Amino acid sequence: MSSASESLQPLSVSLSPQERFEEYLQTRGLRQTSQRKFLIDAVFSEHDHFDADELIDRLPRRGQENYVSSATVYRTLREFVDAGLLKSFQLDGRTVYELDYGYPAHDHLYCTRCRKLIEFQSEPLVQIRDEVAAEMGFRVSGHRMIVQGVCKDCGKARRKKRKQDLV
Amino acid sequence: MSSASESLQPLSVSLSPQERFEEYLQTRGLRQTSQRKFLIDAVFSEHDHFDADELIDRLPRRGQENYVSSATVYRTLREFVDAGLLKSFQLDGRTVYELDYGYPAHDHLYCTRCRKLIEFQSEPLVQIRDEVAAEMGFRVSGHRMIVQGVCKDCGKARRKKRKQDLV
DNA sequence: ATGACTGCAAACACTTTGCAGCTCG
DNA sequence: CGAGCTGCAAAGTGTTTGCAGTCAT
Repeated sequence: MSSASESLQPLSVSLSPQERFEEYLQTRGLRQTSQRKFLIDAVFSEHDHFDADELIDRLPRRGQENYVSSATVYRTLREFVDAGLLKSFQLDGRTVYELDYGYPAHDHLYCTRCRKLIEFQSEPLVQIRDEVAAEMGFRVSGHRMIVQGVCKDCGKARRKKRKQDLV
Repeated sequence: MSSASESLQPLSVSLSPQERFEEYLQTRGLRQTSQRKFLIDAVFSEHDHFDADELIDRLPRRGQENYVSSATVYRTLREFVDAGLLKSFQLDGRTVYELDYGYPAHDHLYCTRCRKLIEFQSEPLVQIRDEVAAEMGFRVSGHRMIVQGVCKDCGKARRKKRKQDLV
C-alpha cells in the first residue's frame, strides 16, 4: 500500500524559516538585509511551486516600496536552496522551487493539460530506489521523480467535453 | 526483486530507425533530405546520452562534407522526438537526448561526481507509480526518474583517495 | 571601516525563428 | 513548379556576472 495523500502535512520544526536562515547567514559571516528578509517572507507565505519569474511577478515593481531586483531574486533563491530552505528542480526548461524546510520529502504528478504539480509520498518508491541503487553499487543522495499524465479534474473536464461534442 | 542491470538489451523491432522515420515523414507529407538521413545515422551510431552541443561537436564542421547547421540539428532532434525515435529530458539546464525506438523504457542513476548517467529498469517502480496515480485519479502517460548520488567507480576512487590522505 | 550586498546593464548559454534561396517530389 | 527544407544571422529565453555605489556589522 502506498501512502499517497492529497495534501502533505508540514513537519514540526523548532526554528522558523527566518530563524533558520539567520543561523545559516551567521555561521558563514553573511549579512541580514532587508531584501533577504522580505524575500523569505514572500516565499514562505505561498506554499506552492513557483519559478523565479512567477515570484518576481508578485513582488513590488521597480520604484515601489520593497522592490528587489531580479538579479537579487535569482541570487537569493540559490542561497535559500543552499540553506536547505527550498528545493529546486527543472521543469520545461525553467527552474522550479518549492518549500523544503519543514516539509516532507515527496514526488510529483505533473498534469500536462493544466500544468499543475500534485505532490505525493510513497515509502515503497524510496525502498525500491534504494534496492536498485544498492545492487549497482550506487550511493544515493536523493532523487527526483515526475509522473506525467492528466489529473483528475482535467480528466473529468475532458470526458464532459466529449459528451457535449456528441450532442 | 528489482530487475536492475548494467546494460539494457535492445528490443527487436521490425523497422530500422531509418525506415521508421521515413514512414513518419511520408505520413505527414514531409521530405527526406540528406541532412535528415545523415543525422539519423549519426544519432543511432552512438548508443549514449547526448545533448545538441555534444552532437554538433562530433559532426562535420562548416565547410566540410555533410555539414549540418545547428539550427537544423535542433529542428531535427525535435522531429526525432516527435517521431518516437528519441526521448528527451532536462538535466542541469540543458536538453539531453537518448534512444527511444527499439530501446526499453528505463530510468537513470546520475553520478554527481563524474556526471555519468547509468540506466536501470525496475518493474516494481512502475507498479508503484501506477498504484499511486490510480489512488489519486491521475491518468499516467509516462514518468521520469533520476536518482542522484555517487556511482560505484567514483565511490571506489574516493575511498582510495581517502586512504592515501591518511598516509 | 571594510567586506558583503544590491541594482543595473551587459554577458551568457542554449534554443528558436524570420527570411531568402535551394531542393525534393 | 510549389511546398518544404536549409543555413545564416538575429532574436529569444532564463539566468548569471562585473562593476560601482551602498549598507550591515
